[in-house]
Formats: sequence, structure tokens, C-alpha cells
Amino acid sequence: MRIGEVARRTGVAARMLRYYETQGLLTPRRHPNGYRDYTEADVRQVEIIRDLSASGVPTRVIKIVIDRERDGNAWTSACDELFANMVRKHVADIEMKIACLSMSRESLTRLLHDAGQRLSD
DNA sequence: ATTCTCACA
DNA sequence: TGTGAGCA
Repeated sequence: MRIGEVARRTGVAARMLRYYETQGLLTPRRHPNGYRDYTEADVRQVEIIRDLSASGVPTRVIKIVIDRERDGNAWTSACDELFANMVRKHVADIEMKIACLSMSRESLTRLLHDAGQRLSD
């Protein structure tokens, strides 16, 4: 499928899909006319990239994760410990964000609850 | 009509 | 990241 359909289905702008490609996160085939040809697997890949990106994980790290999963998750080289620490940091960041979001949710639901009481008076 | 690449304030 | 130019 072409870039427009992928953009429509994933909610990721075609602009970003091309950008991800330059970052090595996606490598769609090309049609004879030069148009990118995405597969269903690419769409799943885009959804993963989109979600990780929305969680604040830099594309640089996303690429390492993707490459790692493609190569069967083999942890061997001396760089692996370094990478593992990067991932741990992001996991910690995400946990912090979850904590912040939970508090925001409490505040907002309380706001709505109080407003609801006044509205029903 | 759609996509492509490249460049910009 | 958005937007526009100039092609195919």
C-alpha cells in the first residue's frame, strides 16, 4: 500500500513516515515509479514506532530496539549493558509519566465530581 | 489525485 | 515538523 493509506490508518503524517525512513526505522520497498510500498508488517511497525515515540522514546533508541527484535533479541556484545541501561532509564521515565498522569486524572475527576454536585443542586 | 525530493523563515 | 515548489 502507498504512504497515504498508511498515514490514514496509523494517524501518522506521511511527512513523519518519510522521516522515520531516513532514521532507518522503516524500509518499505519502492514501486517502479518510486512510490513507497508498505506491507501490513510495516503498518504494525509504524504503530509501534508511533506509540514509543508518543511515550517520549527518541527515534535513536527506537531503532536499536527494532534492530534488536529483528535479530532475535541476542544479548551479547559489550555494548549491551550500555543499551540495557538506556532502556531502564526510559522505563523509569515512563513510570514517572504514569504517576504524573494518575495525579492529573485524580484532579480532573475530582473537578468533575465537584462540578457535578453543584450542577445537580 | 498522489507521491517524490529538497529547501526554508 | 509544516509547507511549498516543481516533477512524474
